[in-house]
Amino acid sequence: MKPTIYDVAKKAGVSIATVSKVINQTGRISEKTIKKVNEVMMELDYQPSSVAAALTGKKTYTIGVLVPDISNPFFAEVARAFENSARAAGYTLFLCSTDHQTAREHEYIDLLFKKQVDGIIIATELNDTKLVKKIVKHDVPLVLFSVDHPSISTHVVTIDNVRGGYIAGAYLIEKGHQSVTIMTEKDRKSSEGRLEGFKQALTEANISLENQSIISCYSTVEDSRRASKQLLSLPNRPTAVFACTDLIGVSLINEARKQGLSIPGDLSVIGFDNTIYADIAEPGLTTIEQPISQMATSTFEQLLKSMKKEEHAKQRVTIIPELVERASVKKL
Amino acid sequence: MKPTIYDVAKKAGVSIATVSKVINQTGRISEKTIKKVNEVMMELDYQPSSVAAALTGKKTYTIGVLVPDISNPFFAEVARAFENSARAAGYTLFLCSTDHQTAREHEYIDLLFKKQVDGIIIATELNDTKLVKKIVKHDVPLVLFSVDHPSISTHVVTIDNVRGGYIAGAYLIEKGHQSVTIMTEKDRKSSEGRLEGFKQALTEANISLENQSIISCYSTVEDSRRASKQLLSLPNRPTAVFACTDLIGVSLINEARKQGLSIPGDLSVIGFDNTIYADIAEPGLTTIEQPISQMATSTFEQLLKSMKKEEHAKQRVTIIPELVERASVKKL
DNA sequence: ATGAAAGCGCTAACAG
DNA sequence: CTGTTAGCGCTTTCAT
Repeated sequence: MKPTIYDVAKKAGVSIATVSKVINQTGRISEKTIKKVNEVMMELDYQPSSVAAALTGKKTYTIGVLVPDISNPFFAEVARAFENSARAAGYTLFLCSTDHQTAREHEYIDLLFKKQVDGIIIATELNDTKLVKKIVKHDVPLVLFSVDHPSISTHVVTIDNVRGGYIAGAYLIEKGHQSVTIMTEKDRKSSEGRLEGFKQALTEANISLENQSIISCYSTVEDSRRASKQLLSLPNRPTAVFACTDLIGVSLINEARKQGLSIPGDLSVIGFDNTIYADIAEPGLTTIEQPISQMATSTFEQLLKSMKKEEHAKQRVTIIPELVERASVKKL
Repeated sequence: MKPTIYDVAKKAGVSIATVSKVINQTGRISEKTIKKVNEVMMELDYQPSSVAAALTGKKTYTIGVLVPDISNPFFAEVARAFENSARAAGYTLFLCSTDHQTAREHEYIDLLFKKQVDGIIIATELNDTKLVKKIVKHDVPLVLFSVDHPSISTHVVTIDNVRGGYIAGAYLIEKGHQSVTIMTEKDRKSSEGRLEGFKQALTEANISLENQSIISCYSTVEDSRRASKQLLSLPNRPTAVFACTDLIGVSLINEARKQGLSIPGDLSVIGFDNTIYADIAEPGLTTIEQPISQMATSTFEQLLKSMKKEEHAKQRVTIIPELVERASVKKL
């Protein structure tokens, strides 16, 4: 059997309380016993059970994270950023992929409650506001990451999608493009914001965006390929396209080249996210960066604060995305 | 406060033992009380604490997974596959990115012990065999995923890297290539196997592989780009290259194109892994597939078995990788 | 069919 | 400075 605190206490000739104190460095104990106890713990290769510690009313030092799909490179990077913050603060993460399925979301949240997580981060767009209400009701600290929902009042860390879309639009215009369009990500609120900002930029420059030319797709290899073909077969092909995710942008570049177009010679493309896709694309994809690690750090800080029960006002942190220039947009 | 089993018992007018029994569906209780108790649990929105349950000697239903880096798309896919199996079996995962750092590995393993995980999956090449010994000593069920180490006797699920390398080599030869080389992944045992198999295939066809032409790099965007340039500047550029990871393969394709070469017209490339990189490459990257989800399923099954203490012999499952043809290799 | 009671391994007063 | 003791929320005999 694994050694317990009793085994250590007995072998060290002290009480379990003393052992507990040296483990947690609480109370005052003589250097001598500290040393003795530590020695015994080494000998026994003793690891205090955090399960038992958690039961005693303390925390589990565990955080639940909901993402749509951890195998999506964007969320894989997000998860990694959270993991870094968590490790630094002594927490471990339960990563949960929901595939945007409401049932799965509820299933996982219930599971996280059972596992007594100290806090929850939701990094997936919610179809169902009930989820948040449920969490709030259970009084588990919660922060939303990159998710916006007007009806919700919790801590939120997002990027300004409208601003991001605007930056993309303004950039294309600045480069002299007059005939532009956008490929949006289907069913995503974030995409709506990007579209809105993009439109704003065009309007300011007196450029119109015909609704028929707006192409919508899921951010998957297959569907963005399909959509790219669709876009390329448009009667008046634009000179520049804003793709609402890097994956869509890369697909478009690939399809265009397959059809003999040169990028950015014949078609300029700007993406969104600045994931590894943008980096490995050829030519490199100019894109709007979501500063993932900065956002994750900020999210975790918020969570840490709420977990400390410092009743601070609900904060809504909005980060301004930035343009990352590579080589996929040409100056006309 | 969160309701406990006592709250439920009191409100339902029964003992906690009875409540426990209806929760776990153990023992025999009348339909009537079952119904009553369930109703109360609903009303109270009661979630049994798995922390407390775990303390009672039961399991935590938690598995620790060590990977080098969850933000690496290959391991993100692996993690997702594990998550699927885990969810189906009622387990949650602690995902741990070690960045191949021995200290981090030990740190995480100790943490997992403290958290009382029911089992551990190691999906990262070990520098330090002590780690495995430590886990075995603590008597925590363990399965190695895609990691081979002769000095270790635990359950292992891997692919046959030698075979994979051989398939890649044989394929290039079959396509008529005589002048070929390989880009290996630095510091990885898996890559050594692939190289070995590749060499075998060449030898059988009486083709020699000059050691100078073997290029080695880390599987990162930057380093594989650097290595690709190096390869392309080789005095006698080969007609075909076997890249030991898809990322390296994609980088090579990109660099080659940048230098005005056409793929596969001027240079054929075959990769390894069949990750999303291969799919989004243009032209699509022909590659050797690691059937991730199949491997993950098998790994999890092994783990489940060892956790059940069914003292079954240590198994070593080796999966044969398969060729996935796309468009990056030309027939000469 | 149901309940009383003894822990699981640890923390946190409270005594000494 | 160190030890005693009472739980934390749940499972599990063992009675009833």
